[in-house]
Amino acid sequence: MMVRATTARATYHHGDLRNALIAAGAKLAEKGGPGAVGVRAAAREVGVTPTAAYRHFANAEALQGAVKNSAFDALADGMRAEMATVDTSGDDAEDALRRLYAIGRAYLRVALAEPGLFRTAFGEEATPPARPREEDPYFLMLNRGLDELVATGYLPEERRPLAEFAAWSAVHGLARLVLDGPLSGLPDDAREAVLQRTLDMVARGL
Amino acid sequence: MMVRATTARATYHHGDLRNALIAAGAKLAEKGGPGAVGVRAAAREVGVTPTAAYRHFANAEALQGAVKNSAFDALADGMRAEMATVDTSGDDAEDALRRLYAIGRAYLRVALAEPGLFRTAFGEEATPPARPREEDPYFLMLNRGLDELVATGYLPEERRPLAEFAAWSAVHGLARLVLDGPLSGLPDDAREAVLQRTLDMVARGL
DNA sequence: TGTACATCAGTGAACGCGCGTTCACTGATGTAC
DNA sequence: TGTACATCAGTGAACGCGCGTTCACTGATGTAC
Repeated sequence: MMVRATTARATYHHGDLRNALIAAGAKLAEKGGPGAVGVRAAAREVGVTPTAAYRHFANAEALQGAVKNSAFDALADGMRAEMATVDTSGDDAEDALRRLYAIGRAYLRVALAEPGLFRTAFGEEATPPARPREEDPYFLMLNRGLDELVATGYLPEERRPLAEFAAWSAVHGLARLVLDGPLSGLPDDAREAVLQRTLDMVARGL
Repeated sequence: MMVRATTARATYHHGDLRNALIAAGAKLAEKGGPGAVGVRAAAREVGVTPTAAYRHFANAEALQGAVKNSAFDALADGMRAEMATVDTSGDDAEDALRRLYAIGRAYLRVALAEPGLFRTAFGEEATPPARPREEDPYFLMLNRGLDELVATGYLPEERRPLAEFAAWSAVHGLARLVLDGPLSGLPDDAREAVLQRTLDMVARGL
């Protein structure tokens, strides 16, 4: 009559242990950061023997890699949800720019809401994740936003190349400085002002 | 007749164990990142019993905090060295802008040259370091650079506020993406192009 | 439709490791007289 | 200038912990006939 960490398992076989371990890893990452993700901890969370995990992952690094990927997914999901609330207003050029701002805001918001996952996604752990950067949804979002800016004439076509990296760097850097860096003590309104200033810089400078 | 990890100690008393431990911690951080900094490891490096370390640091966290501070120092030193090689050329406004670019370049260069220290400085470890951000030399460097831009008329005074954070975010973000993030696989020339694009964005957008 | 058996997915116990931290201790240093 | 003694800065041994990983095993599942 022990209470399992998550849901009790009825059968001897788990059914979907691999994904359960990844989910458990993500939970561990959420609170505790990338360092908290391990084979034993994840197995314990699921209510299974550590050895069982080795059926599904060659070693700890493999599990961490999978969790890292799932952290990226979670961030993308968070951004999508955030983006869904952006409303449009007539003018196309205006809207395109507004969406770009929204992408930046969403990025920071998600980072602050789920710091552990953010740190895990961009942590130094393990090997680089298998997924190519180009396919990552949040990166596509950003690229689409920039393409729109070109389409509506805000951004000259000759300055489109590499713009995604410059814009990403700015927002990503802010997120990291606020999360773990010297900007971590910043009160809410000051942080908001810095974000605004940074996004303005990006919008002007691209 | 054992060879000590660092220099052999002649006397029973070390003389400057506290600083030696911090230096050892920095060395551990250099290769191995923030996670590699610990009481036992640092003591071993110095050639001293773990217990001895507790004379100088209340606990592991205290040591890590000190090492973190020293990592900031190392980065500032690296940047200073890098900056010393920037040559001037007549025009004041031109020079001011050139120096701002140099600061950005130096930041990335140092991060790439000593990734472990960079990660340690900006890692999530422990409590926030005691030192206020305003006093950190590299931050002063950046602020001075921006002030020059105002003085030479490149940057309108009303856009000076918060510019330091926006500029910092951009370069810091690039460094992190290149170091541990999805931009880590980038070949040298591509990275250089992205850096250039990012700095251009900053220069235009501020 | 039933059954023998291969295969799959777990268990349970154990290993060695490095970690942080504490204990009672001893060697070295400095200071009061 | 010498010496007794307090204080300081180390040693050495031990603790408990969680980790990754491996071993021989057993319960559950699916498939060929």
